[in-house]
Amino acid sequence: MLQCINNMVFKKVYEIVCLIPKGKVMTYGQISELLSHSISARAVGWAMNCCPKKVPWHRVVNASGGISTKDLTDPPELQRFLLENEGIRFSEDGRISLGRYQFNPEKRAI
DNA sequence: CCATTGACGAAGA
DNA sequence: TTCTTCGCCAATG
Repeated sequence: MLQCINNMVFKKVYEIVCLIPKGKVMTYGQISELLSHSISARAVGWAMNCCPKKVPWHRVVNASGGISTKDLTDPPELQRFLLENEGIRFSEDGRISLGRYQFNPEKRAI
């Protein structure tokens, strides 16, 4: 189950997520695109499902700026709490403004 | 090998 | 704007 951390592509995903600064977020699809679609957005989700503890998993949201966790390992409330704790504000519908918080790393950095 | 299930997302209706 | 449909792909039985 947790042998995914040995997968090279998954490692790349974790590498990228670790680059996201506090108070910023990235989407599953954005990460997929950064890796030239060598991994699908869905697979990125699976990668986050079994990511190393040190990875700031809570800074990854879906393309609509919403929380996508399904309470498998951590409840959605926790992710929201962690993000709000970093200064990110949620609107009434439980979503955030990607225009404000989305992080775009330079490809060279990967 | 085949079917199903998701921390996804773009395109239509 | 909300709801489907479909493609995506790793993991699981």
